[in-house]
Amino acid sequence: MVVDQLRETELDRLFQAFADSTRRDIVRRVTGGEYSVSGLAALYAMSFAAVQKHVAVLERASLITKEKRGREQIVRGDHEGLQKARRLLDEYEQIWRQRAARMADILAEG
Amino acid sequence: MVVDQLRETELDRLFQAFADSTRRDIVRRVTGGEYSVSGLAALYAMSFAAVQKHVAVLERASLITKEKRGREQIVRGDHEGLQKARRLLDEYEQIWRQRAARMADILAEG
DNA sequence: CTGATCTACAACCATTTGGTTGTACAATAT
DNA sequence: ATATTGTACAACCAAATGGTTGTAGATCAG
Repeated sequence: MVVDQLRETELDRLFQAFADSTRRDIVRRVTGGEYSVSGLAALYAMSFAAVQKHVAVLERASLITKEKRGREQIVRGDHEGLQKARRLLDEYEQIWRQRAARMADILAEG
Repeated sequence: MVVDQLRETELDRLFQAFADSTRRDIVRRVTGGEYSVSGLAALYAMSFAAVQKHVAVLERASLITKEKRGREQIVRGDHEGLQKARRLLDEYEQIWRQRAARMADILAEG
């Protein structure tokens, strides 16, 4: 089948990125303001390197962007990734509602 | 911190479940109609056992339900899981919009 | 210049994931 | 009664994940 392979792996990365509570927290933080990588690292009970990896996962998933400023790397939320995820879930929701409507029709007729 | 540990692992499972294209396809299918596990397995180029595992992952994530009918196991979509995921992404979207609005204000003042 | 800070990246480890094959059992069909 | 079908589950394997420590290069402060 190979339906839209590019988009599929993109979605794999997107949802994989969300599948970790530390990463979800990072997204929440950087969506609300600016943080350096070490600024983020200070928030969690794990090594700097571990947080660095989480940030990398989020970056690959297009959920955040990094920008170098002096010796720091500033992390910001990337709105596009979020929109994409929401859009997909909207699709599912849509399909489900249609099915629910069909079921209601059948019950009404019977 | 340990914020709402139950909900966090729930979300871990939810997004983890979405992070695989086969599983996303299964969700689409069973949201649009009824399938047995073997009916689903026939659709993919992998073993029955592999599909069985995917279904188990989706079940643990509350994205589908199984119901025994004769010797078959009927798989259906579970609306609640989908709603939960959408709600979370809505939260992020909300935060982002607020931030975007603040930025616009600052630019207008400057 | 020197030392502290921020980042990047490699190597390593335990656990999980996504797949396989094989076995066993219940339900249906012949 | 027997064969087929649908499911469950265990054992196994390679690769990915989430963490660690250690090393090294930039940038900034004193």
